[in-house]
Amino acid sequence: MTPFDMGRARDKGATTEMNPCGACPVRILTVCAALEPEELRRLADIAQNARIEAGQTLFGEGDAADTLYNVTSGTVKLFKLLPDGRRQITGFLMPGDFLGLAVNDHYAYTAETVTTCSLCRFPRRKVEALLDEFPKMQRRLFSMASNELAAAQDQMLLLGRKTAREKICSFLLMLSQRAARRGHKENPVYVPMSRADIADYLGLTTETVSRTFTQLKTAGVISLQEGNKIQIADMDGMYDMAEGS
Amino acid sequence: MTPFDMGRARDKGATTEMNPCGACPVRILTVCAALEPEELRRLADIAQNARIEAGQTLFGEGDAADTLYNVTSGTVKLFKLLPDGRRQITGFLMPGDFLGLAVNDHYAYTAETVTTCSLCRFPRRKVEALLDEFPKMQRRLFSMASNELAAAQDQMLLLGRKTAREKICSFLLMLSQRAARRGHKENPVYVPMSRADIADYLGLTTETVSRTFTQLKTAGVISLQEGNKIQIADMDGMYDMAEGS
DNA sequence: CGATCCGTTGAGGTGCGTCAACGGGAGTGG
DNA sequence: CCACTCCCGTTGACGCACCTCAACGGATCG
Repeated sequence: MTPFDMGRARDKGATTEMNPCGACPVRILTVCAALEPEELRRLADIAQNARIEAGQTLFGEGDAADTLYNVTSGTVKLFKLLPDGRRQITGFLMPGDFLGLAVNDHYAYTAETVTTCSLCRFPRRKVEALLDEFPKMQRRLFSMASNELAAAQDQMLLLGRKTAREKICSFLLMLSQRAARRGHKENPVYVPMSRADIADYLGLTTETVSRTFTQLKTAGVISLQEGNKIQIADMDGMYDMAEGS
Repeated sequence: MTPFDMGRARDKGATTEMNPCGACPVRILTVCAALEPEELRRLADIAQNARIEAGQTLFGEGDAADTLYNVTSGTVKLFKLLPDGRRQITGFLMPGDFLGLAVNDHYAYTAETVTTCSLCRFPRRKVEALLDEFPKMQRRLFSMASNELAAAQDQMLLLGRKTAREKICSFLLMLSQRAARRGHKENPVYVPMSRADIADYLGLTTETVSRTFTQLKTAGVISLQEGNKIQIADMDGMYDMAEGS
């Protein structure tokens, strides 16, 4: 029995059985936003829900891309590897984000859970059939891909041209903004990922990440709280620091 | 009279006036591929052709995004700036590529011509209207955006984790592959952009780019030919070098 | 024929990587 | 309950890949 079968079984017993997507807390954030009840029902028909432990691989780079995912809780990381093991994390996904876009029917990156996650799983073929039926959904998906492309370009600027300090500040601000968009408070920022993950996301080493946090802490710009939370003392100053001005 | 008016006027005198897009040499590469003659005609109706000199700005970061472009000849660069002038080129666009994707109706980057270019220009509103009518076109656009996203992730791996030498080799191979896809020969590679542009694309300085080219030349891996062409001596070796193995 | 831009090369500096050590927390097993 | 191990984060010492600053030659252009 796979985790997905388990999710399926649990859904059937839930009160939201007839339309689980209608009760989805992150629906407004994602591709499922602005769908009609009828469309939502059709989507729910092909969705399977799963709960995945931290540190599990959803799929690997090069795998046949037959499934799309929607994150409903927890954090997922996407990364690519070089032959000698160097790793670049290309994104952290949070509730409302989707993953599974493919080139030539194969995933271009590996996806692993950072924390325990809840995910909606959609067979690619069935989603594509739905897209043909519901152009609104297609538009929404395209718009989300455009946003991701813009985020990717921001990340290129960060990786290619920012200093370690600017990278760390940009990273914290991104987490803060995304938390706010999901309806959480923007400060303090919850940072669920390890130093190693942060390093591989920002093109640094764990040592440099650690040292930079210490610097910022010493300078009074941030303070670490329990539960992997980071308090940003001066938001405006932080924005300046993220761009070197 | 804008460059675009000029392009419009010239089209009217051309033999392809009734369906210029039908005769487009790069159609097969771009969003216009696989459209029916009728759809192509509708697209041609809203297209304007323009010839732009090298070094011109098409639009700036933050401008209202009311136009989409398709490159039919020449090379365009996209970049973002930090307040102090540091620059990151996020992509080079060549015949068949499109640009103009926006977030919140504003361009997220500046677009400048690297060489003299021919461009097709489409008013965004009219394109969106067409997309609603022709789902095939919408699908095609989405698929192209997905490919760009995958390319962006490759570039993140390059910027975050590769050495200068690996970056240069990866860059040359990318140019080679894209030339091949457009039906040109893959070797030698035509490199139309300046050292400064290459540096800002790879997250390096012009000096490091220059020095690395010299190293590769001395090692016999590449040789510079006239007309901004670079001959790759050993393609397979080049692929290894691009990934550090 | 001066001015400007571009590419190259050299000398020297530095931000971040590498290597190493250490402490604390979590899990494990006796 | 206490060792023991493992993993993670932190800190220090040191090195190096790349940046900075500078000079110079060739090409282009008014």
